[in-house]
Amino acid sequence: MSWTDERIDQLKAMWERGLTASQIADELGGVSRNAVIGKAHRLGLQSRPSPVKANDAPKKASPAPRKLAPVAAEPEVTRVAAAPIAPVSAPVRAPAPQPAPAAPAASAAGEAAPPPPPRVISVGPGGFLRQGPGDQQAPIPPAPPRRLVPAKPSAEIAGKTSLLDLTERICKWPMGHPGEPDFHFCGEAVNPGFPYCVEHCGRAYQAQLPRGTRRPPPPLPFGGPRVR
DNA sequence: CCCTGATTCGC
DNA sequence: GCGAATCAGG
Repeated sequence: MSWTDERIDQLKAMWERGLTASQIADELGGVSRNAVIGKAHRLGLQSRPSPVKANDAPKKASPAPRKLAPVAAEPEVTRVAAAPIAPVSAPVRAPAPQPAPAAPAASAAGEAAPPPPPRVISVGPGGFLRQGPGDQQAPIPPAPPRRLVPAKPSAEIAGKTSLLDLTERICKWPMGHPGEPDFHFCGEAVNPGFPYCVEHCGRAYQAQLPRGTRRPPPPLPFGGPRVR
């Protein structure tokens, strides 16, 4: 898979909402956890408390030099821990509607990242993000179009039986998988009294044999023991 | 062991 | 730019 704009947007959204790289990789599909992390870093999405990088101590030399040219000891820019500037020491912030201060502060004094509150996020089938009660992402409704035009069915679905086409007398056997562009229903005439056509009734309903009855063995491929 | 993110570096 | 390999911590 490749990083399309859409997939990048999904990555950003999930990453910023605190999903783990593994979860994001699973939801996006076709990419590994490492790919997600790598992409996130390339996109500049950093921060996020990592289990391994909790400390701020500049312990160099030990961390995995692996074939790396020794970095010329550049003049250490002595950064004061906190910004020396403090004309106004009182950071009076506007009352943001943040429900609960989950983590005090993983962000060290260095990075100027807006504290992304780590939230418990679950991902529903299809990849949508379930929102908590206080999670209002402020969905700005787009400006309404001048007139609403009925969406035209995609080419893949043209002529297929869609969900809206289902009645009590057409077969509701699903064809394909939900979410796929060509997902539709069988649409054949129904077997009276059943939700499916005759063929799919055969798939949906298996004869219930009495207990103890031996099911006839499945046909063996060529080379099986001879049965007389 | 499992998990996590960070980092490096060959492609 | 991409991501596997690797590191390092929980």
